[in-house]
Amino acid sequence: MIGNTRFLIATHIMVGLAGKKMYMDGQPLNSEYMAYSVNTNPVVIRRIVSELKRAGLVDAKTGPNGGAFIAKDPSRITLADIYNALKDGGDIFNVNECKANHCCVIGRGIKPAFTNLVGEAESALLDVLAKKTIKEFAIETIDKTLRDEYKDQTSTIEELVQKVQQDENSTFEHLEKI
Amino acid sequence: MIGNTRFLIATHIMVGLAGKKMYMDGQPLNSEYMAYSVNTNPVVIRRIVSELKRAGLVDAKTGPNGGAFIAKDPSRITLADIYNALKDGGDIFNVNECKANHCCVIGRGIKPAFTNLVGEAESALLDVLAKKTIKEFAIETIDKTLRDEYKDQTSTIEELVQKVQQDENSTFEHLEKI
DNA sequence: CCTATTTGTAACTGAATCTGTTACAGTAAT
DNA sequence: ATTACTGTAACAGATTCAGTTACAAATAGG
Repeated sequence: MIGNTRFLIATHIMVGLAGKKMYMDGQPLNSEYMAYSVNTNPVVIRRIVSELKRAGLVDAKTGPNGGAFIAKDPSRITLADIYNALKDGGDIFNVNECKANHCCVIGRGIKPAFTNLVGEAESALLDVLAKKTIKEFAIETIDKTLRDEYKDQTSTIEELVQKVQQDENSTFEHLEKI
Repeated sequence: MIGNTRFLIATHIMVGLAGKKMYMDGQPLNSEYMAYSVNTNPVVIRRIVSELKRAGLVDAKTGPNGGAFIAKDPSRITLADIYNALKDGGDIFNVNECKANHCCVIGRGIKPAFTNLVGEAESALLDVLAKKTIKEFAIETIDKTLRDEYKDQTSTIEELVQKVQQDENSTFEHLEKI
């Protein structure tokens, strides 16, 4: 992993779908809309959605008003689930391509020792990710941003979401929906 | 990071230099020799050594019998030091190239929230790496391998290193040194 | 049943990254 | 002086990544 932006995009998608369920109508979001938000091509979104789907985190409908929607309660999905859903999720450090020379003691010993270390490191990483649900993360992303922008700590988040939808509507006109 | 094998190679190099100091004469190892053990090109080694040097972990001498040697006590260098010494050490997940659309609430909120998360994840990772010194890691790599290979739990490690050097000598002949 | 909309996936492209390599100036030991 | 190294620039090939086009399959709604 790393270097690529797939985990970031997958998380972005999941925040969108979780937010849609938590604060709005829970209807599907199509790939064109999500691509607009992520600022990329719809196919990039569909590729990642397809992996999230395989992991059972989202579901999707074809046809008019189709799109992706979250398949579980947002409080029951953690960022570790998202990380693991991605094909290249494993292996923080590349130990697979270790081709150390077995004619040398260190060459023989380095791969098992390093593999062990990478295992510890990865499990520490997953512990962090597993502690954060996509519900919490969506709140950090959406709720916090809206309250900061509107300097409003008292309205319900549903009210603020409605407000921002109106404000943003013009920018989404070409998509003919919010 | 990730995808590349630089951290693995840097660790391999450091195990070699630590082992040379801990179990042998502490004399410099040249890049040709290390390249043989890592099974790559000497320039690849020199590039990484140069980064380790900048971080103060190793030092190097030019000229005959030159090469790199460890600059501190192996018990005072952790794997986190090695990780941080590498230019591309930071950023487990790519959040720099986040180009989410600011016309959308999530697009505005995702980057700070994700940056925060990456910070937590990275610090958990560094905690794991900081707990392991290169001395411990060299023992796991060299000591363990030799005792397994010779099924010998009683000799000193220096004795086993001498033994394996004799056994390996033939394979290093073309390098004219072990 | 027909049409419009949307997913899912294959195939291709250009850009970027990674690794290996050659080359050579600079430095130090003998 | 000569020989043996480092340090670094420059380049090439392989691989990966992101974006794009294209199209079959599925489905909603008239």
